[in-house]
Amino acid sequence: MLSTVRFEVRNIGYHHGNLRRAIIDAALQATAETGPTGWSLRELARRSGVSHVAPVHHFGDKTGVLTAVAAEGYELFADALAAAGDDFFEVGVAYVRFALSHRAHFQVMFRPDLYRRDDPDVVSAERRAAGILRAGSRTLSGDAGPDRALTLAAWSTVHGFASLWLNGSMAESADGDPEATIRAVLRAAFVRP
Amino acid sequence: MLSTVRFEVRNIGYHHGNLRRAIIDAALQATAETGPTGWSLRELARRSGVSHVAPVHHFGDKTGVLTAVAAEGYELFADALAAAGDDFFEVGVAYVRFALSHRAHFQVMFRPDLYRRDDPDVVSAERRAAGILRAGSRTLSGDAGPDRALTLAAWSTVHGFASLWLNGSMAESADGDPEATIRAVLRAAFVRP
DNA sequence: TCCCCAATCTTGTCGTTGGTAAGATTGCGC
DNA sequence: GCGCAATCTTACCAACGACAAGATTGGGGA
Repeated sequence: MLSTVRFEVRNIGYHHGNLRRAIIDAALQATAETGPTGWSLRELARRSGVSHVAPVHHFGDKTGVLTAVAAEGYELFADALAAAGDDFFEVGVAYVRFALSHRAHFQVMFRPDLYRRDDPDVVSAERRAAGILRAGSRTLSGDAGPDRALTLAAWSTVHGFASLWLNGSMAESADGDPEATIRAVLRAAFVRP
Repeated sequence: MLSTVRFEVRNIGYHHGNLRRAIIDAALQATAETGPTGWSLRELARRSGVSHVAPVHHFGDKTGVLTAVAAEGYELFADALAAAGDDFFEVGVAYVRFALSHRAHFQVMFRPDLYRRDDPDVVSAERRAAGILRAGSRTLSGDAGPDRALTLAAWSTVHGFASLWLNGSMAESADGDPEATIRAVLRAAFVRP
C-alpha cells in the first residue's frame, strides 16, 4: 500500500526568508526526538528545505547551532523564573516546569561541552537566570542572611529532579504529575515541620 | 624540530589478548576527555592498536560499547554505595564521590538514550544500586516509615549536585572541596536544627 | 528607475565516521 | 596435530562536517 506523502513547502524562492529561525526550530524538534547529538546539520537543512550547507552561513558550524539554542534557552529560562516571582517554592517549581516544557533547550543548556560557553549571548542570558535563582533562594534563608549551602541545596534538588525526570530514571515520570511531585519533594527537603 | 614519537605497543600478534577490556578502557579515557559522544569507534580501535572494525566483534556497534560502560558503571556504583553502609549521609556522600571519581561511567549511566537500557547486565546492576539507595534514604525517614517524597528529595539533591559539579555550572567546582560541600548541602536540606 | 553590492544560498569536493561483507589468522579442544 | 570457532583483517558503502568557489537575489544609493 502506498503511503500518503506530505510535502512541507517552506521555501519558494532562492532565499528562505528566515532560515536562522527555521534551523533553530528544526534543531529543537530534532533534539526533542533524538537528543542534542542525535541529528546532523544536514538533517536540519533537509527539514528546512535548503541545501546541506546553507545553515553554515548563519551558524558557522554545528556547535554554532547549539550555542544559539543554549542562548535562547537561557533567555526563556530567565523569563520563566522571573515570572514566578521571588518565592522560593514557586521559583523551584518554575525551574522544573521549564525543564519539562522546554526539554530540548534544557538538555542543551546544561551540557556545556556541546556549545560555546563564552558566547556573549549565552553569558548574559545565563547571568540573568543565575541572578533570579539566587534571589529565589534568598527567601528560604530568611533573616539569617544569604546561605550558600542552602542555595546550592535548593538548586541541586530542583536540577536533579528535573534531570532524573527527563531521562526517565524516576519511576514517577512514566505517568506521574511532575508539578505535584516536585512540590512534595521541596516540602520534604525544605519545610521544617 | 622533530618531536619525539612514542609508540605504545599493546598488541604483538594477530590476537590482542583482551581487546574487550582495552576498548572499554579506551572509551572511559576518551569519555573523560571529550564526553561520551566526543569519540568514535575508530578512535577507540586506534588507541587499542587494532583495526577500525575489531571492536564491532565484541560490542556489535557503538551503542554496545556504551552499554558495557553503563553496566560496569552500575556495578561499581552499587559497590561504592554498599561500602558506605546504610547511613543516609554517608550513602549520599558516596553517591557524589562516585560521580566525581568515575566521571566517565557516571556520564554514560545517566544518559540512557546512549545505551541499551534493557540490557540484562545493565538491568540487574541498576536494580542492585537502586535497592541500596532506597535503604539509605530509609534511615532518613526514621520510624515514620518509608517516605517516597523524602527518598526522591534525597536522590534529586545528590544527583543534581553531582551533575552541576561535573558540568562546571557550580562555581565551587573550580577549586572547592566537593565532599565538604555536599556534606554542607545535605545538612542544609535534611538536618532539622 | 536602474544598477551594483553584499547577503544568502548552491554545487562540488575532501577526509572521517558507523556499519556490513567477506576473507585471513590463530589458539584451543578433541 | 588437526580442524573449527573465535578473533581480527582488508575492502567497501552511504552519510557526515567542513571548506571552496560560484550562482542568485533583494535593497539602498545614484
